[in-house]
Amino acid sequence: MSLKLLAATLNLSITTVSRALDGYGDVAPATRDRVMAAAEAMQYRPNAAARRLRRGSTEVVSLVLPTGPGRFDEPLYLELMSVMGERFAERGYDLTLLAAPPGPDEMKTYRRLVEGRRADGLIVVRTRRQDPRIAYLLGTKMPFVVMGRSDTPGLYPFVDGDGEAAFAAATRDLAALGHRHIAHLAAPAALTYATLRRAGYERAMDELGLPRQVVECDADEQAARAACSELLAGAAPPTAILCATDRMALGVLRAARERGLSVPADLSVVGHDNLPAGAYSDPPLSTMELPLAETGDLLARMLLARIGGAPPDDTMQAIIPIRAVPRGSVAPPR
Amino acid sequence: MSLKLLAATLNLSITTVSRALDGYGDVAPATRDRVMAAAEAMQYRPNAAARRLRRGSTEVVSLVLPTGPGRFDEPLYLELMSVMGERFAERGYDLTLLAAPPGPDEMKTYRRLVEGRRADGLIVVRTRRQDPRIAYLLGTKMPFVVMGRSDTPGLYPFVDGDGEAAFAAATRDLAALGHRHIAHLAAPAALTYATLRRAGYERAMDELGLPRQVVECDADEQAARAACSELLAGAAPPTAILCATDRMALGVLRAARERGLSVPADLSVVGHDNLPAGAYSDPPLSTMELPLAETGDLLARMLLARIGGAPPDDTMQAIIPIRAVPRGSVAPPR
DNA sequence: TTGAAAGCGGTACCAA
DNA sequence: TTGGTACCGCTTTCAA
Repeated sequence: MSLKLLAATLNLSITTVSRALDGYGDVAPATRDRVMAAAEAMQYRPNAAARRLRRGSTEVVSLVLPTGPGRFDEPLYLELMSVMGERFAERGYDLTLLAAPPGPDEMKTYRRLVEGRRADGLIVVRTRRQDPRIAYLLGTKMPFVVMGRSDTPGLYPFVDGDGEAAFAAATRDLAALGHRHIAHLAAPAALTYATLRRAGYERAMDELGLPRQVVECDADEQAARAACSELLAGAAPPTAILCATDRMALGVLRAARERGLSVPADLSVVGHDNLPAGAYSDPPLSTMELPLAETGDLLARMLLARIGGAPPDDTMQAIIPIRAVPRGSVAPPR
Repeated sequence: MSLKLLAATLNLSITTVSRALDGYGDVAPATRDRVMAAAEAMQYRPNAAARRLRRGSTEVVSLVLPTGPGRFDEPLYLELMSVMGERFAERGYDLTLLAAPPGPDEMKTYRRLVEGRRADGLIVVRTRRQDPRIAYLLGTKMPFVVMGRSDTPGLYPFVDGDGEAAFAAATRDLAALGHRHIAHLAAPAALTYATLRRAGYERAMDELGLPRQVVECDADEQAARAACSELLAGAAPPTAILCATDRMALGVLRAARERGLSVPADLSVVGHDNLPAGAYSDPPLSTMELPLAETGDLLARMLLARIGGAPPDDTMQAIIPIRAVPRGSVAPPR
C-alpha cells in the first residue's frame, strides 16, 4: 500500500492525499473524508523509510544498554523503558533498546546511531565519571538525555537520584541503631553513582566521628561475596555493611551465611536499587529506590523537548530524592 | 556526509563510490582503496533511511515484549536479547525491543511494524494457544520466529523448551522422594507453556497412580501467594508444589512462610525459569531452565534464514530439553 | 482546493 | 572499470 496506489484509487493526486492524511487545512472536507475512509479501508500505513528520508527524522528514540552477554540483568532499565516507552508512544516515537557493552566497540554503536541518523534522540544510562559517550554526543547535534551524572564537562539534560544524601542518611540510620563499625562496600569509582554513594557514607561517618571502612569491588554478587568474606575475616569486622547496590548486597548476604553469621542479628545489610530479588532474599533486603516512574517521566519529557528543538538548559537537570525501602536485613547490633 | 559529497571530493561518480564501498568486484583496486580511505577520513556513514528506502530492507529485527508498565520484569527476555543481539549484529542487523501489552492495542503494534516496514523480521515471545499475533503474521510476508508454541495452525519456525517432559520428570522426582500429595500451581491455560507443563504433571501423576491436584492462577507472585494460602488451608494440603513459573514459586515460598511452614521440611517447592531472584530466595529455589543461549542462537539462525528467503520448513522447529536446577527448596516429606 | 514536480540519499540497471 | 540515470515513497514548495 503506497500513497500512489491510494491516490490512483481515489482519482486524486498523491499531493492531495498526503495532505488530507496529515490533516492540513487546505483540503476540502469532503475530499479529506473520502481519503481518510479509503486509507482506512485499504489499511494504508506510510512507509517509514520514505517518510524518514524525506523528513530527516526517524521517529525512533534509542536507549543503549551498557551491558554485555550474560550481564543483561538490570530490571531497572526495563522498568525505565516501560515508563518512557509510554510517553514516547504518545508522541509517535518508538523506543528501541540496543546492547553495547563498554569497551572498544561501545563508541561504534553510538557513532552508527548518530552518523547513520538511526534515532532522533538517545538515552544514556549507567554513567561514568569520565564518560566518552557524553563527550562524544556533546560534539554532535544528536539530542540526548542522561540517567545519572558525569564529570564530563558540558551542558546536557540529566536526571539522577541523590545518592549522596541517601547514603549519608542510611549511614546515620545505622548509627542511630547503635552501629559503630559500619563498612561501605563500594562499586568501582569510575561509575559516578559509586563515587556519590561513597561520598555520602564518608561524609556521614566523618560527621558522626566514626572510622570509615571502605572496600571497593565490582558491582556484582560474586565480587561482593569475596570482598565481604575478607572483610568479615578481618580484625575488627563491621556490624553493618552499606552496599552500593543490591546485587552486591545479595553477595554480602551469601558471604554472611557462609560464615555462619545471622542477618540482621549479627550483621546488618543495606543495598540500593530495590531489585525484585531483594524482596525474596533471606532475609528480605533493606534497600533504597530511585522512583523510576518519575525519573522516566522527566527524562522522556526532556528528550522530547530537546528533539523539538529546545536548547538544553539547567531546568533540564534534576536530582531527585531516593526513597528508603526498609525490610528485614537491618537491626541494632548485638 | 553524503555519497554525493564524498564522490565530489574524490572526483568520482557516486555510482563508483557506492560500489567501492559495498565491495563490488568491478572497481579498480586503486580506486577502491582511495574511496575507502576517503570514507574513513571523512567519517562517512550511509544514511540508514535512504538505504532502507532503496533496498526495501530495514536492517532491523524487532522483539515485541508482551508486557505492560510495571510488568517489565522478565530477565528471561533480556538474556535472550543479549544472545540474539550478538548474532544479529554480526550480520548487520539491529535488534530492537518494543513493548506491547496484550490487549486491543497489541495488534496495532504489529501492524505498524509490518505495514510500515519497520523491521525485516520479528521475534514473537510468550505464546498463547490461540495466538492472534501468529495468525496475523502468517498472513503477511514478514519473516518471524516464535519462542514457544501455539495451537494456531500454520507452518512457522519456533523454538520451545520441552515443558511437558520437564514437568513430568519433576513430578516423578518428587514422587521418588516419597511425596504423595503433589499439587500443581498452573498458569492461565491460554498460555501454551502453562498447558504443556500442566499436561506433563498430569501425565506423570496418572502414571504414578497419584491423585492430581491442580490450581490455576495468574503467573505472578501475588496471585500465587493467595492461591497457595488457600491450598495450604485445605483439607489435605500437599507436601510438594510444582509451580509453572519461578515468580509463582516465590509467591508460594512467601505463603508457606506466612503459614509457619518450613521449606523444604514441611513443603517442597519447584519452579521454572531460573530467575535471579530464585538463587537468593529463602531457601534457594529449586527450578528448571530453558538453555537461553541455545534457544537464542537457534532463533537467530532461523530468522536470518527466513529473512534471506528460506521458506519455513519443519527443520526450523526445535523442541529442546529443559535443564533441572536443583537448589534448596526440595526434600523428602516429613 | 488541487496537482505537478523536485528532491531526500542511496542502489542498481544500462551504456559507454 | 566507470558514469548517467531512474527510482524507492513520501513531503513540500510552487503554480494552476
